[in-house]
Amino acid sequence: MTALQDLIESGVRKGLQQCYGVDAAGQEITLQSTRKEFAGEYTVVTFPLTRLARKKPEEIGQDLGIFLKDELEEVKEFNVIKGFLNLVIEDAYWARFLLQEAGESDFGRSPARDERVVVEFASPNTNKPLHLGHIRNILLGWATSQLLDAAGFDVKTVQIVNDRGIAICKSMLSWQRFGEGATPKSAGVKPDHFVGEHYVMFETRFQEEYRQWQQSEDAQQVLQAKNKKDLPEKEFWKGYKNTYFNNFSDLGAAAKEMLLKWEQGDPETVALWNKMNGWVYEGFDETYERLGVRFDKLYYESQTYLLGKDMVESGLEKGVFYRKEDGSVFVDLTDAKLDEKAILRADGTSLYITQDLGTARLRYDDFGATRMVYTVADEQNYHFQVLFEILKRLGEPYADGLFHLSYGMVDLPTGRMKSREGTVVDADDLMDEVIQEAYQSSLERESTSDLSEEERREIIRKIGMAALKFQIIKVGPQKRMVFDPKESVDLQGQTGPYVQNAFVRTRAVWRKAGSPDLAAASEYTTLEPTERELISQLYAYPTLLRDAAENYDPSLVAMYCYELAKNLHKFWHDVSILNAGSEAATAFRLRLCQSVGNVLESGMGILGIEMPERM
RNA sequence: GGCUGCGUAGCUCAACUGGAUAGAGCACUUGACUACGAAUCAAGAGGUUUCAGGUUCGAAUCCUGACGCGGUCACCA
Repeated sequence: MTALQDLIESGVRKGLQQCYGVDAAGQEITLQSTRKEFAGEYTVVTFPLTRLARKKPEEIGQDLGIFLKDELEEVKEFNVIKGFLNLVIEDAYWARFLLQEAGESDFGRSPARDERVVVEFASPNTNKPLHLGHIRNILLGWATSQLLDAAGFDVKTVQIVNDRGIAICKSMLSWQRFGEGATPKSAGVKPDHFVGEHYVMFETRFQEEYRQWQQSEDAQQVLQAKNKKDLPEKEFWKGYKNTYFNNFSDLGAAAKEMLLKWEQGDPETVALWNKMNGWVYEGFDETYERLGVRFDKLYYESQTYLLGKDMVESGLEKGVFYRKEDGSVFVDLTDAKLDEKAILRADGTSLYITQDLGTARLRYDDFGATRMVYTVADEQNYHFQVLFEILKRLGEPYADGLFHLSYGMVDLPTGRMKSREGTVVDADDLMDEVIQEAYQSSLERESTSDLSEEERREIIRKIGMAALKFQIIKVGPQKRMVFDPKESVDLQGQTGPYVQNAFVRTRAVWRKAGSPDLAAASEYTTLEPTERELISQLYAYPTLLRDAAENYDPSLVAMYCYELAKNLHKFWHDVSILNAGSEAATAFRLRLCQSVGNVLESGMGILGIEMPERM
């Protein structure tokens, strides 16, 4: 709620008292911003007031309009259309706001509030390079962390790396058997891709082995005995793959043995594991840097997968959990419309959820955070409901600050990405492509031809990355989205470069202006419609940020930046700045450009998008 | 099947959480560079908000049902 909205709302209450003698204390005042096609910046909806005032909506609008214009010096004029009272704010109010508050360097950001929040995102497996799905996760998580930072929280970014398990063992085994001592360097391949290639290699070799085995007598016996539904042979084998892996395959046995050795701490295996994970991290770091994200702390599952057992104990003591006869531990969440859930296996070993209980506590111990955000795709909605419910019942001090930043998966036009069908869009490739596209597009322009090759490359990088990031982040998190890698990304219209272009214009006019005298700005008294629009939009920035942070929704910031850029472009088209006709107008409009530019840079910065000075 | 999310222009997405004639971009048609940057602006066309009921001054939004598409229902992660 802004100061203006506060003023209007209490004005309306007072007006209802004065005009009709009714006490509107319990009445909600519906206040919204005025639609473009009508004059005004704020609109009071009078329909809900009819019961209270016992008048027609139009009459209430008239009465309140007259009252507010008289009562509030900020209200310049009003008009009534049906049940809508549109209020026009005084030019002087907007002008003062622009020249004073909007110019502050941290405009829009909330003061620090001494509360710490941990934001988790990325959290990949270490057997394959990052892909399009990770990109959405990373951009969303990062933007949300920046948004919370802008809202005044002390934010720590973390991820938990899944560095153990059968998957990485497959890559290790493949390298050991078929790698011939090659390294990423000797092969000239980005290290995480190198490891990913071995993961694929394992699958290929395994499939070969599986096909050959299918011809054997053993296999034919299995087919006879197990194919009860009389499936076609091909279909049967498809479904039998895991059983084969576990019971017959040499490669499968070797991979499982490797996992066992790793768990036993076999030095040779651990060394290999370290080497290959090291390659992966080297590659990941490069990708994170290109994406412009950083982590304050990395957790590794190899170090946390045994955590949580002490919490199981205390849960048992508190009566939150119960032990079954076979020794397994369960929690009964049926009264919270969830199920009974296993917390500990009968043999005493941990589960995924056990580990998550432990790492939640670990993060609390590490950071003292009272809030934790988990950026994880919506396929795990149920898991997080369960996790949060348990933490609540255990009485953990941060239990009320837990939030699952759930987001929809990224689909291709052909449907879901499937690694088996080779449709996975690689993160590094994708970034290369959009930057290449930005490069092509820049060839058609002369605007940066006087710059050095290096400077131009840097600008093109910013443009390409802006296009990619904006396209993904402008979609609301919970929404499943379709991404077409063939069309890659647009550079025109509702895009990152469109917003960058607006910013560049605000800078260009300042470069051209030299060092103007801005004192005259305060003498500018009558605003153009396009100026009112821009200023009232700037005015809404702080509440927009708070609102977006409260909802953990960076897409609201993206849409806001787009709208602001759009109005800047219109302003640019409608009025002249340097040839405005008066010193006052020129100075005022320069200040306006400056503030709009700053807000665009601030908002896009929250989204992890950099602004070029020229483009 | 149980639970859960979604269904808006040809396509990708909005709609201030129940408010005005459902808005943007892409693609398509047309106009604007001798003007501070045309990655821009302006205009046109494009809709029974999946369908059927209900709630009320007022519904894309809330309720019920149907249809369609996901996700999830392990002592996996």
